[in-house]
Amino acid sequence: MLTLSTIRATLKSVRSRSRDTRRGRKGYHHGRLRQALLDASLEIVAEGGPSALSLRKAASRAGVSHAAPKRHFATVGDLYCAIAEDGYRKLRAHLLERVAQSDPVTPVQALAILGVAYVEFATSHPGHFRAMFHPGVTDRAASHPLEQAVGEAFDVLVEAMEHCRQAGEVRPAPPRELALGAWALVHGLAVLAVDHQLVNRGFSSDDPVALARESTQQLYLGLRPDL
Amino acid sequence: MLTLSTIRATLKSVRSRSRDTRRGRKGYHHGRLRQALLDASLEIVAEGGPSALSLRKAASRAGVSHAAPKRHFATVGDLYCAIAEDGYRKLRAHLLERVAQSDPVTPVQALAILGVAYVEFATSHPGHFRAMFHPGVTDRAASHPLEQAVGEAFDVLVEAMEHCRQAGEVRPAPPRELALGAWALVHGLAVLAVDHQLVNRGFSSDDPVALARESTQQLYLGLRPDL
DNA sequence: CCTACCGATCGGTAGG
DNA sequence: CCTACCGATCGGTAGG
Repeated sequence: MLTLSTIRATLKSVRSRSRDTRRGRKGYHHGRLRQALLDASLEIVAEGGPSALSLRKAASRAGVSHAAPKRHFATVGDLYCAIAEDGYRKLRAHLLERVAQSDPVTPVQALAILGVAYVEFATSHPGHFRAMFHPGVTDRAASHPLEQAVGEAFDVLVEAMEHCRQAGEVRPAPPRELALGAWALVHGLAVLAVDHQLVNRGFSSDDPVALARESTQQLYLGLRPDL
Repeated sequence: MLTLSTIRATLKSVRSRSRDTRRGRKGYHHGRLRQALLDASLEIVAEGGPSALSLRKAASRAGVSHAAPKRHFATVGDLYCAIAEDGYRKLRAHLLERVAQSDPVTPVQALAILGVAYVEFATSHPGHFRAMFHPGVTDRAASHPLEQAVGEAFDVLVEAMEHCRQAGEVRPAPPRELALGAWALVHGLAVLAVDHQLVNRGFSSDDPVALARESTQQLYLGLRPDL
């Protein structure tokens, strides 16, 4: 269930976990190399796209030799999976935080906030988002820590939908199926925004979040005219 | 407008254009190299993902030296754009064909068929689909022949939506905005299916097309319970 | 459209 | 975690 108390409890643990990842730009090399490599990789992906990432570039930007990453990441795929896992945790935290901030009154309002927050996360963390849905990462998702992070992020949506269902605010259908449709909508919007397809099609993508607001409302109301 | 007559006229021109692309496996090298390179590239992308493509591999699989492609494709990006352009034309043809085959009675039925056909195209032409939405291709979409192909494919959806609007079968809102929501939904579903995210989340992705059918209906009915 | 080069980049390994 | 190697791959170019 997605009640305010569960949200606040979850937020607390998320925040305390991310508190000790603070870092200075230099002075890694002893225990923080893994995080330094992740930060460097994120910059590379955000700048040059997923294909720009290599172990050597990440090592170079982190200020270590190209053989150093081996202990932490055996292949580029491992690096991607680690970025993705981090991304799913940040996504979950972002979703919970937005719901807590907006203090929704009805479950459906919470659902709409989640949808908008999803697109918001994608456009403001393109490096993470691209890694999370990179082919090869998604294939190896059986990797346990990643799979768990994915599931916990998706559960936020499913639980919100279940809450709507119990309150009778959505159609009587399996919450997971309804959640899939909602996920597909915002995910499609997010992908199109990150890939600049919206601006190419002439949509005012100065603010994809506004488009997300309209689309989520559209999903709730349906295409059919009012009776 | 998306009437049966316009669809049939469009189909005719599409079919006659694709008739002269027939080819044997060998015997390129004189005029058909460009198509041979496209075919080879498509296989490579379908097998090993977008990152597996290089000019040298495409040349090798097409049976020519690695310097040969230069005349047709200066960079790998050009190769991707050509695949994408071909993909958009095939997508448009596929959409029109499915509508013509199903012979819908109402405009909304045509709309639903388009949505299902979109997902169907993505899952049955993953190589094309990945190229069409590859970062770098989508950025360079100002390239004229590609941009035109993209626009013509998107127009199929917009025109179908306008038809619904005029028949009073959808809510009174700008057709382009309604079309964006519909596009986002099926595009999200397609991307999730191609990236194997659906099976990872425990959805019966033996048939993503069935999921598309449910989701498009969900978009029409809306999430709200019947009044 | 081919052969024969080139410099750059990458992942991998030995040895410390 | 570093230096110093290695083979493989890639895009690019000269010259025919």
